Amino acid sequence: MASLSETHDALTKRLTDTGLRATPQREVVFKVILEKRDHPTADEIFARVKAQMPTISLATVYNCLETLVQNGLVRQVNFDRAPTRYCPNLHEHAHFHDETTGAVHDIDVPAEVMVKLRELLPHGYDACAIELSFRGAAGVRRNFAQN
Amino acid sequence: MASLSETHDALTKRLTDTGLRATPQREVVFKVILEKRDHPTADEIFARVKAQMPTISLATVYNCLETLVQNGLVRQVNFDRAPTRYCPNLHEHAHFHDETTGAVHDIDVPAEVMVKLRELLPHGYDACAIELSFRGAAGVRRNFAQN
DNA sequence: CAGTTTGTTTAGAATTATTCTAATTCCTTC
DNA sequence: GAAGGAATTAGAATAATTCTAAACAAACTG
Repeated sequence: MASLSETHDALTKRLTDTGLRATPQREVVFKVILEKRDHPTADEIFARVKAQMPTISLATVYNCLETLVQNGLVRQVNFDRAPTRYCPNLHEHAHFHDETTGAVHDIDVPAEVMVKLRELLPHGYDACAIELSFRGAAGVRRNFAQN
Repeated sequence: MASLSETHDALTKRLTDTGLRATPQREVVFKVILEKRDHPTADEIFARVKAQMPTISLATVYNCLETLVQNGLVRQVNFDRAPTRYCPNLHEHAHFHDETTGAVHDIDVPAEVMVKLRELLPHGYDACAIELSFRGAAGVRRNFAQN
């Protein structure tokens, strides 16, 4: 996995390329999302960021998240009407929402499956985004590491 | 397609089976969703229902929608943070959200594709629901009937 | 049937995630 | 170091939805 300083550079580059600034607020919001990849909500991100930067405001967190999303540095994930969650995994993937624990897990989707899905669309339909999500229970307890 | 009176009977049966009542409000909300299958929001349903039953309240529309959903008579569809939409198509299917017109189209998903999707889940993950949605533009204008 | 219970509707208040507003602060560049 | 644009901030505003408590309606019960 890319180191934090690498991703930090990526942030700076991606932002300055679009004429935006790599502010401390944007950096810390990004860092927090990379650090604990548990698909936090804006509120949770706010709480974590506040620990390092007590003066930041919730509005700023929302602003930062918006710029990060617009610049393709994090991804937004929505489940039903629940608060939006944020995900640093930029590879094509689906999400599994564990209803019993509330946890969200990334699910790998092979490119060929994505192609298959795209083929479901009638002629003339052009999808710029495909969202696939599962809801259920990750019931079985295993002995080896969990994600 | 099932006639309206058939589906009306289905509504009555499904509700009374769970000890609920087939009230005029529930009936008209259900009818409105079946009549124009354009994935309306609660607000839109409220407006349409009001034309036939001017005294109904928005809260009741929400209540009715909740019971209809809980009893498997209509399906809820969410796109990002947009208002929830309601869909009378109970077959397994995906949705295409046309960003230019705001329209929502049903997309057929063959059973074998659903099986493939379910196979993406690691052992121990049990999905009770799979949501697949496309976002984009249905750009090509065609001469024949559109859905 | 009269009375009670249970389920349903209703209007309006409350909630909650998010966005907006307007003022202030911060960089960057002349 | 002043000007101008970008970003942050606190708090107000918004919008979809849910909650609350009262009124209503239908269904049981004796």
